[in-house]
Order: sequence, then structure tokens, then C-alpha cells
Amino acid sequence: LKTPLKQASTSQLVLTERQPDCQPLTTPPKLKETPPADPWTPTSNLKMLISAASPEIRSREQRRQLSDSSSEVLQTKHCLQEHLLGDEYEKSQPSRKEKSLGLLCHKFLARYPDYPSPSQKSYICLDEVTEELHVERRRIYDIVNVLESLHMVSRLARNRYVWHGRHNLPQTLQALKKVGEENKYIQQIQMIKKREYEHEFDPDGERNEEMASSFGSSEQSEMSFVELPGVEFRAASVNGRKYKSLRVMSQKFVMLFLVSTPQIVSLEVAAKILIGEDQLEDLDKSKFKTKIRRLYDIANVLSSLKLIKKVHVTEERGRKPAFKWTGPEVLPNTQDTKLEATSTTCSPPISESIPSKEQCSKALFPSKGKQNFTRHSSLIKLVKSIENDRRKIQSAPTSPVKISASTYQSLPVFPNTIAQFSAVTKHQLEEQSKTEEMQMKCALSSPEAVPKPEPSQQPALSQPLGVCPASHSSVSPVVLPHLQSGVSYAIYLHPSQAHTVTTYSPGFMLQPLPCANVTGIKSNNSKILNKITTEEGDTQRGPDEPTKSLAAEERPETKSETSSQRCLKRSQALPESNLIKRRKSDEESLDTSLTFFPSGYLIPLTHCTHGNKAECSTKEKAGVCSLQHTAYSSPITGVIPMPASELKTVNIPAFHITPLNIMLSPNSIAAAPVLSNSCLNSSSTSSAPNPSSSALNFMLQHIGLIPAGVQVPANPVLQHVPVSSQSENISHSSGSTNVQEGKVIEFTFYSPINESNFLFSLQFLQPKEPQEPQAVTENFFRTPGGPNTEPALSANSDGTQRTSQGTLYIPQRKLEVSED
DNA sequence: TCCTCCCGCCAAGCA
DNA sequence: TGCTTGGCGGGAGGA
Repeated sequence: LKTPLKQASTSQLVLTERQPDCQPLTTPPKLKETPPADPWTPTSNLKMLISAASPEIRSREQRRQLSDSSSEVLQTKHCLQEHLLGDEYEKSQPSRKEKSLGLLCHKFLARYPDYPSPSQKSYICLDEVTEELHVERRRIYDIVNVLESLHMVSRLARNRYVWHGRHNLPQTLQALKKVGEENKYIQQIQMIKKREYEHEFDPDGERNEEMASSFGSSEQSEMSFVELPGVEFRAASVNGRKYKSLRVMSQKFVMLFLVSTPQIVSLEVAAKILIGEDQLEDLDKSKFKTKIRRLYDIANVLSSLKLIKKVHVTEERGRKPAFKWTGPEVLPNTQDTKLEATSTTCSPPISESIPSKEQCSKALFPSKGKQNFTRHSSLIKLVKSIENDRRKIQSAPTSPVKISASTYQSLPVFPNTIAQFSAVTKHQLEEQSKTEEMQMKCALSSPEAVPKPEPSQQPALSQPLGVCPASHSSVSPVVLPHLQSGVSYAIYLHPSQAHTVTTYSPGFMLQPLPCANVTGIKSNNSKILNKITTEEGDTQRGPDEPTKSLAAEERPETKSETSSQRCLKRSQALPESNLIKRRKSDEESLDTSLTFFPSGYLIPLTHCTHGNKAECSTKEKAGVCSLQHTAYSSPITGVIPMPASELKTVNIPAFHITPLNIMLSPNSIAAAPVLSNSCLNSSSTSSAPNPSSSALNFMLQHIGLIPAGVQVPANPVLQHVPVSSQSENISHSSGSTNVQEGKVIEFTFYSPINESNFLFSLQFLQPKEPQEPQAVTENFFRTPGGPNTEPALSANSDGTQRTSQGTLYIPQRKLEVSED
């Protein structure tokens, strides 16, 4: 409500302007001329009193007042002040509760449906809202920012937002929970509580230092904004303030609830964590108070959303205000791939809702920004650690086992593993780019977060794919001799891309990488690559713009495209074009034909699953995959499980297959399978390290091909089938002697879990005809049916065993999944 | 007295 | 240069 007090403040300004001789803080002189429409009579006076007592009447009256000239409002105001002196006047003012942000948020939410029809997008005009709710714009920002953090609204343009309602809430909460787990909030909360006990009588003493160390150990220094596919955060202004944005605070506040058990978070703890993430060295009282203020703001909005409610917790030190989560229960992350957690710094400030492919391509790289890329020791350590953890679990009795904080982190929460994997990969990639040597490696990832569905429920391939054979001779996945039936995975790579990944042997991994373009990455572009990589690592901004532009370019016009997206597209048309221009300019300045695609991310192929054929079919045709689909596949790897009954095209988001540098010990070569394929370079085999058995076992375990704890023999037998395939369909023929386009390397291994053999194959495809960078970009993301694309995925069944076969096609890259 | 949080200043940055 | 956005903290109402 635009309260009389508010009007007073406004009126004073106006009065000062219009009546320079009138002091703002003094009671204005009684107006000699009363408004003709509302003469100041005893009746009107009574009316005013009633209005003041009744918010509804007052609101109506205030609306009328707003329609009047400001001078009239002033006059009424001043008259009221004169007639209601002292306490009377104060009593006429609405109480603070009536002006609370929570109540205002209620009013705000009442304007929009919880679940708006996609066809009826609600647009929020801040001017209208502020006028109708009679509040300052500033207050609306507070509400909108929190709502935006939950993806209930998204900024469309200046002064304009789109109302999404609660459609995105489950996904958002799941994403937040995931990120919260990764951010080790549980440990932080425990640490803070521990500190409170230890320093009960030393509130200021050494706590800061210890807090800093505890937070520093987890390196949670960056605020990030968790995004959802299709609901991209578009900061009004890309500036440093966004790191302290109410949005980010809101998300992190919610994370605390989602990871806590019970889901009660005190403001004090929340503030400390937020401060700890923000500035460890400034744990002063004023900052703490400010944080608390903001948390109250957020809490008010969340309370209005009925996501939390105020409670009090009584501890040794007294009664503390806290909030309890009353929102929907967020189940364990079984569909992480639907979610996205991206640092705000990575968020294109002007991109519109980056849909499907691009979003998907990001999704496997859960937030936390650059620390993901800077904090790591080595993959070997990681793998060993995970293996040890797994062994602990495997060997543990059924009774609960106390897990240390560190163990906890790496163990049950697979996304952490992936994130660290990615961090390692990222880091190593940077080094790769510096040395201008890259080599394909085999990698994979992706443990099943949930029990694998029954075959009846999941008739097709359920194993996540993520493994792909290396392009080089040094590459050698584990292969077992059992070839009863096989599942083949093939990743088709553009030769020009393949030749750029030659340094470190083993593997691929879907990971963030400013990489690849249709024309390939030239070796002499390492500087460029390095530059971009560095930018990404340091600021997370390097790949932003390409991401945005590409996302915009790839965005298909589909039925699924919401009106808001269209509107957004319109509103973003200019920025996008600017980005394109800028990118083209950059390309020109770099004197390279390369088109750097946005930083890729592990792809949530679950986005593109086939779970709902009817639902997906139209979108698939248009190149858009529903993000709502339940996925059978790994959230990490590139597997697209395909029920045999759904032999049809499935589009997948664009993703990047990039080399994963697995730090391998030289002796791991001994464990490498023997590659007899002549197309493999034997010298590379010996010169480049191969995946250690532990690493391979880790990977195989995580893609669900072997049970945890089971070790694949270190001397697998590789069976490869030379394949020549210039076409984009899989065919088998003789191989050649070089790793060139059209060459296929295949190998198999037996999965005791699936009781079937898996055949992995790698093929290099003939590049498409050169195109202009601009066009290339378009083509890269062109949806199936486009000139350079073909059905992304197909599958079939032989009826004898779980069988699926599919070809995941990415321009210049092709991933085939087949299972016999 | 402390909790709660309204309120609006004012800076950043966009158009 | 004006406007939008939103960080920030004073300070007042409420418990």
C-alpha cells in the first residue's frame, strides 16, 4: 500500500519543488483552496479516518488519490496531518505489518497464477505493479529478485519480467539442493555450530580466523547463480553487485534448507555462511547485521511462497530466530541433468532463455564457478579416493558407518565427483591448450544416482554412456573377451578435432570447454584456446558470449517455445546480433577460421530422452527436447538410452566431447588393452599413457557397466572392428592405417552388471563442407533435419536381449549407442 | 532490549 | 544524462 506516510515523503519532495518557500519537514500551511472534488468537510474527514482504519478503503481511496494530481494528494495529506494531530495521525498510518514485504509479496503473488498456462504468459510490468500495489519500485525489486532466484519470474527487459509461476520450482529446488550439497553446506553448518559451542564466550575473538580457514578449505568463495534450462538469469547489469545479489543470497538460503536435516536454518547460521562465502575477513557486526536484514527480506518472500515459515530454535545461548522449510520435499537428485547450475559469471547477461541444447550442455557442470576448475589435485587421487570410498561402502556391514566430512563429500554425491572430474579436466585442458597437444582419451562418468529400473520398465539401454574409445592408438578401454552380445558405443569425431587431442592418451569426457567448431581446431589456435580457457577459468566470462549467441542461434522455433521466449527473443534480438558481430569481429581479429563454441558442459542427455514419445516427438522434430523427461540414462555421460519401442529421432543438446586428461602413471600402460587395429598409431600407444586400471574401473563403475568394487582385469582383450564409414550411418568395413576421417576403432568389454558385452567404437567423420563461421555456428546447432544433421538418435531391438542402437548425432560429431 | 524489517539514499551501469 | 536496478544501513515499530 502506498501509505500516507509514503505519500508524505513523496509529497514533501514535491512540495519542496512546488513550494520552495515551504520547508519539507515543517507542517505545510493550510491550503486555502480545497480540492473541489473532495472538499474538506467533516464528512470527508470521517471518510479519511475510516480509510485510515481500513486498508481496503484506504487502498481504494489511495488509488483515487493516485489518479489525482500530486498536488491534490499533497493537499489531502496535509489536511489529514492538520486534522489528525500527533498520535491520531500516527495511528492513522498503516502499521509496519501492513507494509511488510511479506504482505506485499502476498499481494504480488495474488496477481498471478501459481501455474500459468504456457500459452498465457504473464508479463510483469514493474511500473504497473508499483502503481497498483502502491509501493515503491524498490520493494518490488526485492520480491522479484527472490522470485527470480526460484525461477518463478525471469527478467525480460527493462522494467519487464515474465511470470513463470511454480512450474520451475521443483527443478529449481532440485538444482539448488544439488548445488548445496556440492557446496558442502552441511559441513559449513556443522562447522559453524561447532564454533558456536567452542567460542560461546568469545564471539569475536578468533572465530573469524577459524571461520575463514574452515570456509577457505572448502573454497566456497564465489557466489553463483543456479540456473535452469530455459529460465536464464539475465542480470540487469553485469557488475560486481550481482555477486551480492539478493537472488544469489536467496538461492543459497534455500540451499541451506534443502541440505539440512532437519530443514531448519537459523538466520545466524545462514548469515554466517553467506558472509563466509562472501568475505571471510569481514565478519564484522555491521556486515552481519546487513546480511541478517537481507535474509529477513528473503525470508519474507519465501514465507509468502509458503516455502518456509518462521520458527524459533532454543539453544544453549538462547532462543534464536530460524526458519523451517515447508516447501515441497526435494527428492534425491535423480535427474540432475535436468538442472543447471551455472555461475552467474557464465550467464549471458543478454541471452534469452537458452533452451534445450545449450542448457543441456551446461547442465552437467554444476556451478561453483571457477573453483571447479582450479581446485583439484589430480585425477588419480580422485579416482583412488572414490574407489576407496566405494570399497568402504561395499565392504561395510549394513549398519551405518560414520563417514567423515571429506568422505561424505566425495562419496554419495556423485555430482561432486563429476564436478571434480570436470575440474580436473578443465585444468588439464588448459594445460593442454598451452602445449598445443591434445589427445583423445577415453573417459566416462556417470553413476546411476538411482537404482536402475527394471528391464520391463526400461526395455532399452539403461547404462549411461560416457565412454568412448580414444582416437589414438594409445587409447584403450578395458575390454573383456566375452562377446555374447554387445552394446556398442561410438563417438564420431571430426578428424580435425581428433587430431587436436593427441597429447594425453586416454580419454574423452564431456566437459566444459571452449572448443570445437565445425572446421576444427587448428593446432596453432592453442593460444586462442588457452586464452578462452583462461578467461573461463578466471572470470567465467570468456565463453559467455558465444554461449549466448549460439544458444540464440540454435534455438529452434518450436511449439514448445513459449511466448515469453519469443518475446525475449525479440527483446534480445539486438544484443544477440551484437554478440554475433562481436564474435565475428573477434574471429577476424584472431585471423582464424575458428568459431569458438561456448563453453560446453557435461550434457544431460536425460533431457532428450524418449521417455514420453508423444510429448517429445514434436519437439524432437523441431530439435528441442523436453527437459521434463524422466531419464534412464546417466546424467553425466552421453548415453541416450532408447527403448527399442521408440525407434525414432531424439534430439539431444549440443555438447562437446572433449579430451579428458587423466593423470596416469606410466605403469598403467601395462594394463592397457592391446590394440591391433592398424589404424592406430602404435608409437602413440607406447608413448602416451593409457588409463590405469583403477581409472578405468572407476569409469566403468560409474557408467554402471560393472558393479562398484568389481575390478576389471588389467589385461583386457581388445577387439576392434575396423570400420570405414564415410556416411553418417554405421557401417562396417575395412579400416585404414591412419586416424583419419571415416576410421572407426571399436572395442568391447563385458559388463557383469548387464551381462552383456559392450562395444565401443570411435569413428572420425568426414567434415562437412567449410562454412562461414556464422553459418557454421548455425549449422552446429541446427536441429535434425537441417542440412548437416541427421536424426540424433535411433534405436532398434533384436528381441533377444535388451537391445538398443542409436546414433547420437552432433554436427561433426556422432555418438552411436547400440546394444545387442 | 532485541528482533524485525521498512525505508530511501545513492551508486553502478544501462539506454 | 536520465533511468533502472539494487546494495546498503539507519532507525523505528513490534514483541
